[in-house]
Amino acid sequence: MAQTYDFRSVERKWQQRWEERALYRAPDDDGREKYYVLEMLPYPSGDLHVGHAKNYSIGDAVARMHRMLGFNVLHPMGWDAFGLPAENAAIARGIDPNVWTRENIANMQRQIRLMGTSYDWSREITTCDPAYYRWNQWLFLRLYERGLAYKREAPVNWCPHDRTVLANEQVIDGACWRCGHAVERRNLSQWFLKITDYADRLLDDIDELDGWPERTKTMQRNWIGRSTGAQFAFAVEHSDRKIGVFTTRVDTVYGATYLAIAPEHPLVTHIVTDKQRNAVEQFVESLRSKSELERTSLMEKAGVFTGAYAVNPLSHERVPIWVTNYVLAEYGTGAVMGVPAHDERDFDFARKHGLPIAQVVVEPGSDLETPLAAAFVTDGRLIASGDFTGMSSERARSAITERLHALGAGEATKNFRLRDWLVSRQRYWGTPIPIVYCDRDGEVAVPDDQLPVRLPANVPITGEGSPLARDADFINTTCPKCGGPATRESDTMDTFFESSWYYLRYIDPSNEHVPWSAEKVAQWAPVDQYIGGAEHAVLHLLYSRFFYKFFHDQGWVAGPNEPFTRLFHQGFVLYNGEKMSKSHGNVVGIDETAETNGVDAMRLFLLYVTPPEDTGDWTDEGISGRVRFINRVWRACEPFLERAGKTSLADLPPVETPAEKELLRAVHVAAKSAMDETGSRRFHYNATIAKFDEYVNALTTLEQNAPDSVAVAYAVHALPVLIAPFAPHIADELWERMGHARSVHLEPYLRPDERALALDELTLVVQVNGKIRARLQVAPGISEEAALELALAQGGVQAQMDGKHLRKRIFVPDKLLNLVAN
RNA sequence: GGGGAAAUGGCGGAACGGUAGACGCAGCCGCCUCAAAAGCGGCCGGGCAAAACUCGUGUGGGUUCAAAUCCCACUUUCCCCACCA
Repeated sequence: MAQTYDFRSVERKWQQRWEERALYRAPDDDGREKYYVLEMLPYPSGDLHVGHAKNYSIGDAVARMHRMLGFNVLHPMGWDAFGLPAENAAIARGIDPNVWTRENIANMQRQIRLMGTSYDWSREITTCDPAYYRWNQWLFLRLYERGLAYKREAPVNWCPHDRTVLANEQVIDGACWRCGHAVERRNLSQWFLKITDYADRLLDDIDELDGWPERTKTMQRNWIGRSTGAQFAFAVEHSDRKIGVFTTRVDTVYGATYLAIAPEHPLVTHIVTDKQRNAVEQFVESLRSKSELERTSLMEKAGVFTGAYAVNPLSHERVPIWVTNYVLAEYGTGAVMGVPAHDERDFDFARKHGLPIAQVVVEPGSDLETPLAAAFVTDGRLIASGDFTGMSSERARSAITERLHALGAGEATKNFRLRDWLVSRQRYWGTPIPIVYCDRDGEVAVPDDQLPVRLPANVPITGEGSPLARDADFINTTCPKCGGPATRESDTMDTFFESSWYYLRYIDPSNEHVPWSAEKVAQWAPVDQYIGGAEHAVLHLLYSRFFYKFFHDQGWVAGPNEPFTRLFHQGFVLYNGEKMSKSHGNVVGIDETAETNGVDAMRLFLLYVTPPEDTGDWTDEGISGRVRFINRVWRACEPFLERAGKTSLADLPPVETPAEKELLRAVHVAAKSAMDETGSRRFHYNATIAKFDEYVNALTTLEQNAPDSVAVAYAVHALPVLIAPFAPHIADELWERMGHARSVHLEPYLRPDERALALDELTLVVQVNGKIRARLQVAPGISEEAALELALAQGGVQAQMDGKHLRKRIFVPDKLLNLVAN
């Protein structure tokens, strides 16, 4: 009587054993080729559910495959431990954020171990450890020294609910990415990182990211948003002031009939006439409190005439200056020339306010002015444009730009949608920004030997104002330069700062002298395969690329200047078609699943239910299919273990019957699938696992008909090797019971053997005019002539060929014969 | 408004120019059992009692000896950006 498989005790046993033996340590100096596979580090929110488990199941399968293929695999794990939820727990329940975070980490670490994942825990990092955030501060100071970290007052995104500012990337549809509240605009003095200095390189280098999903690259391109054009100035009439404008359509400059400036434009108060002052001030005031969302997508175009006029530097025409709600202060120069004939927005605005519409570009070939029902926005031929009349738009753009340059009025330039990264946060649970303010010396960097600036404990967190600003012991300090009294910066860093470089710290996690040693990084970086959610396309993934390019410029990393060679976005997991959420009480947790189904079955199901990049639906019926599979594997192997262990996997066993050959073929088809899905980086292990189903079905069948066959023993022996990356516990248990002393995870993966994949007999499809009329069972390598002879003997083929003349034959060896006849 | 991805049985999906629907889930029939569960065997796109035949991969065209697969247009869904001049 076969024993039933007790997944609970087996899974527990192997998790302990692997850890005792440090089976997944990645040694630094090693002759093998390196492979760095990384899953995005989790925020320790409390409990893991099967959605997290999907991410780790993919990464772990990839890591285990590569280990068995002979690579030295670096597969680390850590904790993105600073952030607002810890602080909100403190506000709501009076728990110390540090205690809350540490408890969550302990629990989630237990759960990740419970999954039997192959992480090298000796490299674990926790970003809220002073030993980690010290290097955050150190890196901030290096950015500061090079002018890439700076403080300035600017209109910023303010979330009234989370009571902090947000980076542009963290505002989604005008709302806070974390809590969903509408974001307000405030003028505040804040720390920024000058990511815009890297805008060109961040954009251009996307072309070389062959291993990244197209949509992610497109999102980054859109987000960076480079536009090339010209910047030039209109002189303000009766004044020595000038208003700069940026345009991508300088060919339409003769069609400018007004100037539109942003309400925050610094010249507004200077140029407005006394008569218009009241109206303009009211208009500006009405917009000041509006959120970005209200000011842009939701509002109609509006504006007020300033009373002032500007002079077009080329046509010398006099045009009115309007303050409008549709020009952004933060982009370009904060002012645009209004060309209603050739810009949809300007057309709208001109219609509404009765401004003239002057067409200066016409359809090429027609050369006739057409009455405009809408803006004519495509390129064409210039009319009424002085010396430039008759030129194509394209030629005019360079000619006009040259003229503006010659006149000293302007030049070719480019603008980016990307803004500098706002990294200050008015919150407690983050890395303190290592700057002090001194009455005598101003802004002073904390010297390296005084790092880390420690985050004080026991700070009251009420949700009102910046907690650190109220902590006198923390705030009051002495100036590192003059020794006089000084105050510390009370803001902390955006948590995306620490996650922009953590992948390098895993390489050298306990270095106390530098964030990482250049030699070790040269050995391991960049990350070969990165796995994580698509929601970070313009957040973490953009910031990390910026940091890595900076590190590269400093000579701290060598080789490619991109941190992640290949990127894979896993899909979500739904439960019965619905999004899992705590409030709906429909979260499928890892603990319950491990207890009721086992983690091997859970991992197999997560990989099997859909291709990994797609959204998968967790159902109780679905997981039971994989539980059945695990049990089938056990029952198919258990009675044959002793014999199986004595067979050799180094070569194919001698077999005779078609059923035996079929089983060997099923073994090697599965091996080939696992190899192909790994090598192609498609990771469609759903297809591989389906091949395991066929493998075990074929094995079970042969066991019933010919239990003594050497093919049975061979197939049983090979099974744990092949499923090890996907169901690691049962694999090692079977392997051990076969008499092997060493873990199956140290074995080489079984390479598919062409001889086993070859068929003795195959189906050759016979088509007449592209329609299937017969299927022939033939030996491989059958000649075209022999196939034709057999085909013409088929009744179905004869019926179709009757009375027709064979005009052409298409023969695909071992696949099909198509007879074209009429 | 601009851009990206996708559409295959009751469901998830397989097939990456050459046998559509592998594999699994659900369902139906049978075996085993006193019975149930588990397990095992069979059926499972539509039309037909069945075979033959025929229709069939969102819709319409095209390329090809041959299209789920390549191209064009449309429809729908999802995602991203969105007054960026």
